[in-house]
Amino acid sequence: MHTPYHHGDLPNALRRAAEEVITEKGLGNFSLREVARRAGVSHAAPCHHFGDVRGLLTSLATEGFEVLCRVTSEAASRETDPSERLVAIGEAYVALAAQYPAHCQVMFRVDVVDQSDQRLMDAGLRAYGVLRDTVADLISSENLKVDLDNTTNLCWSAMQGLVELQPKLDHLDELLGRPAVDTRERIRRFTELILNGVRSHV
Amino acid sequence: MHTPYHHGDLPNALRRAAEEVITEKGLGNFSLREVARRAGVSHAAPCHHFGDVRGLLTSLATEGFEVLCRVTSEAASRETDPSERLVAIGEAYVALAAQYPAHCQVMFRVDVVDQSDQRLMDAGLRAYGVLRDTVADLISSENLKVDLDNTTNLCWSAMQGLVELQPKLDHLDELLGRPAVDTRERIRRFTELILNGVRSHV
DNA sequence: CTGTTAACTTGCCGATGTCAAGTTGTCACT
DNA sequence: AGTGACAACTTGACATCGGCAAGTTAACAG
Repeated sequence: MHTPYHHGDLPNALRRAAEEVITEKGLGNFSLREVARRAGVSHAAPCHHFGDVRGLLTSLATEGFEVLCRVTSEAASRETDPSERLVAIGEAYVALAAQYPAHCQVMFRVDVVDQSDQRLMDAGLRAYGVLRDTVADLISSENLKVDLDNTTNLCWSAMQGLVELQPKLDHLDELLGRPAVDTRERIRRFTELILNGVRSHV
Repeated sequence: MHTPYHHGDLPNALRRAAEEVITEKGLGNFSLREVARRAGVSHAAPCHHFGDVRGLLTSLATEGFEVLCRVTSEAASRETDPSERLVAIGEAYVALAAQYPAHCQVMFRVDVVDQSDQRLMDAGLRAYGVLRDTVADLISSENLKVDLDNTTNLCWSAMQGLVELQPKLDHLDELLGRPAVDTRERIRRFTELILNGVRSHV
């Protein structure tokens, strides 16, 4: 049995600590040394495993895409109707954003992540594939005349934009004196509009 | 005539320098001291005017929303048909993202900007209002049965998501062996899909 | 028991953000 | 014109940061 030094799996412990720090203090106040402190190791230990602060964050982003891939797959497999699957994927996506805020803050941040990392790219592609496959099913099952990639991209962009603008939208509702809208409800309404769009396409 | 110290308007010179640094080195490698260096002032001068690194970036973000408000208004005023106006606003938005990348990197970044800043909030609201007014015109002119705020939010989310995912989408096209798609073209296709959606809503 | 290698630690460097205290222009008022 | 007040900076200091280099310790193979 391996019991190397302090942890059984320091890389993972460092990811957990990083997640904690980002969730608490935000990505702007993120520091490698604080991560090391929380994991109970020296300040240079993270660099040994991840080489770089980018390396650690890239690893966290990769983990995020893997989780995204898993939860969207599971959500999709619970529904049989393709359009319901699309809604389920959207809901799973925003649920992930709520449950793993740290990961989501990192996953699409081109400037803090190593875009040339192979594992990150693979995980991202697999997650994209889940959405794309569902849209493909929807198109073929209803014999729609829309472009697969274009529609997939619109769905993804709308979800991504929603996740990012969420606090701003909530604040707007408040300012405009509108009743608060749940994010799940927002996703459902978005999907409804988009579905109408692709269905009426000629 | 005012000629205080070195510059006629140091706050603005600092914003320009900040824009330059962010565009060149990215927000991750942004540093107040480098901004001061480029503006030819001491390292603490920025803090005097903006109090904080957040203050400077918040000011930049506010400027970004003001420009966004201006260019979308102008773009909208050049078209008479509401649906064409919507497309024009989208195109103006992505054009802004291309022309002022530094501003756009900052405008929606909750973690680096002071969300409680009044001027920032005002500018953001005005920019949102341009889009909302256009959607309202569209709804009333075609007598559509969709919710104004919901539709506005979908448009904004899709645009916002597109701006953020743009590099990833381009990379995906490359990986999947698809021909490259211009971002203006993406916006046009998105708008088309969304328009179909709102028009066929019952 | 010894050698090798991976998993860390310790120490150091230049750079950064921010605070406190000085310094220097500028303008209002007499 | 002279004087005070005030704004616009500068200078200096401090804790902290990321990353590198060199040392130290643990585990395992032979």
